[in-house]
Amino acid sequence: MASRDALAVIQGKWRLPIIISLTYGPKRFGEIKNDIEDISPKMLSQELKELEHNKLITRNIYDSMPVTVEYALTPLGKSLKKLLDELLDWGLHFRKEVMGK
Amino acid sequence: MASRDALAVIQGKWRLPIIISLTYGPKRFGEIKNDIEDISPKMLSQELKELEHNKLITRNIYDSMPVTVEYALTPLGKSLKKLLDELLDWGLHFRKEVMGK
DNA sequence: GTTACTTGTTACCTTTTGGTAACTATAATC
DNA sequence: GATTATAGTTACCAAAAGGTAACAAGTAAC
Repeated sequence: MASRDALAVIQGKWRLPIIISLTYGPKRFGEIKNDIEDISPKMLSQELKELEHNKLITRNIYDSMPVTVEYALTPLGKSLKKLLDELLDWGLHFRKEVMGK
Repeated sequence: MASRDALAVIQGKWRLPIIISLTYGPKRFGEIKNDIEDISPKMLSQELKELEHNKLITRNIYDSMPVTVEYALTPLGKSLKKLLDELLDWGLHFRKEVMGK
């Protein structure tokens, strides 16, 4: 079932926050880390690797001093937008119905 | 973030299969179990409880012999359809791009 | 009274996921 | 030579998720 594949790609505690953070444009490791409070460098590194492996993001190293690394969404990553919108939409609906807003 | 709430509701190994199974109409415990190969009664029972708790499904006991229990999607459960379609859509796209069809 | 059918439950274990804290490498700056 | 800034890594632990196998309750049919 393809929907399970899709779910597998975005599930986990940090993947949505990372992807959403990158929808506003490319960001460096430290910027993502500041953007998402509470994420540890270990988890960020690990999840970025996995997202790169699934071709949702790219990783670019710049030879500045000190070295900076920039992460950006690929077209495939950007193609998640509709799904994320739908997820947000239904999430709001769910909150209203079940959690009482 | 509401999208994370939405994700939390449908994530896990068995929830999508259960919900999808019920989109074709109400089903009994044993029917769902037959529908989804490999699910153990423990997991099915546990996930059905959770889905009921989140008001995605209802549980109805019939006093037939032996007792039968019917599960059905609520309107809230049915409202997941667009999201599930989007998930399937993107899943197919992902498969084509990353897994080589 | 044993078997069968339905809907589960229980105890126990393994695997996966996530968290914490300390550490590494490189190079510029003080 | 200590400090700062970048981007991570490593070892160890805790919690959550999932799996397995056996059992239970109620009643009808044999």
